[in-house]
Amino acid sequence: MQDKYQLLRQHFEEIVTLTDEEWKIIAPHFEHKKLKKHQFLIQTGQPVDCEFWIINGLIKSYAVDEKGSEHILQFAMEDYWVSDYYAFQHQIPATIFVDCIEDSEFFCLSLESREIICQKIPAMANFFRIKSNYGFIGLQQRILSLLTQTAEERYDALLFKLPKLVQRVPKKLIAAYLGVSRETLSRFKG
Amino acid sequence: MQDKYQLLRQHFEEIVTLTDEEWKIIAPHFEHKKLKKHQFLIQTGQPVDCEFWIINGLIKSYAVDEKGSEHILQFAMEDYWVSDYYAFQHQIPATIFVDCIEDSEFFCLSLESREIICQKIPAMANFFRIKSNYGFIGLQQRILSLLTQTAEERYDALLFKLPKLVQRVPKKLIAAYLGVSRETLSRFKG
DNA sequence: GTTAAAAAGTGATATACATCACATTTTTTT
DNA sequence: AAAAAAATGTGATGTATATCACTTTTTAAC
Repeated sequence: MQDKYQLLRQHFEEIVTLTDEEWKIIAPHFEHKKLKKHQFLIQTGQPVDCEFWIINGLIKSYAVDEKGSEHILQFAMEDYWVSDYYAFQHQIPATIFVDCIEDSEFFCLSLESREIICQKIPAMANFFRIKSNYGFIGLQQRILSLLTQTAEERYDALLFKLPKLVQRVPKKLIAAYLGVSRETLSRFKG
Repeated sequence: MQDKYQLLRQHFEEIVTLTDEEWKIIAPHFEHKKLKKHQFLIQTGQPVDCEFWIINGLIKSYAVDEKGSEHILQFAMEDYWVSDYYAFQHQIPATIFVDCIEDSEFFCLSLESREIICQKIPAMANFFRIKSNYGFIGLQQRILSLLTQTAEERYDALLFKLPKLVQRVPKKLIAAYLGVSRETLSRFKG
């Protein structure tokens, strides 16, 4: 178990440096948890107590429309952060679902804990700032791909960027991420 | 002119508190500039020296595809931040354009300056962290709208959220932001 | 104030993609 | 290993939206 916390520290130290003193303050704010395939981290209408850092497994966040169709906001795998950030930040009930595509292990961090850590340890404010920046940039790229590319071009780009993910999950989930029907996606390529 | 810097300080102090000492360190990193309608802040292929905080006016960031069509990533008005963040963060040539829809006034901040400020003044690391978080959340909402809504629903939502913006800019730019042709957008509503 | 340019509206037609229905294959459960 | 469930493939058909071509209206430039 201690090794899992080691992984978390390493994740921070890829971007900032932490003293052992600082780590002693940080670590207790993180709670280690496991869930099995199909279990939920977040359900709509429920409070969003945490954001999550994935140790292993595969998780998806998604909205469900009136017709019951899923629209995937994010696939979160090893080393990714995930939550319903809108609800988490505003401390309101969730509007999206987050659940496990595979058995998964992760750390939980509450909003209160995050803010305490950022106030006490400037390096951590910088860590979250830089991470958030990269997240922002990633989402801008995705918006551009939705605006400028056809569904098939987006599929090709994803195949190129994350070939293993495309193998790892049912194609209907890939379709729900790309914004195309599973039938149409099934007709792409040779 | 000094009042413009006052506006900037107020913008920071909406989120964090700063001492006069700290402000003396921060302010000199910001350069005040003005540009007229149609002038560029960023052009593809050019280095991206700065991110920009808009004092007044109206600016757009956009990609141009092979066919020459514009796809708008962001409208930036008073109190907004804008740049080619992908290029800015990685310090590579711009892949999008940023130009003025109206005469505009803004402050410029280099990547180096931003990092210095964040290292020296923890409150500023927190400011940029929190801002970046909100930006991230906004982009997630936009991705969901692109995945779940029809073009007309997106138009209605924008009319509801930013009615003044829809009045203020040519509809073809609204279309380029929503991911719909100007002809189709022109056929919406009664 | 006149001229030029840009924006906006609209019909006709084309197309990317969705939806429906059902067969086939693969994976999971017991 | 058998049965059930989920995923995938594919034809037929429908639809939202794009594109093209042109006119009218509004805004900007001289």
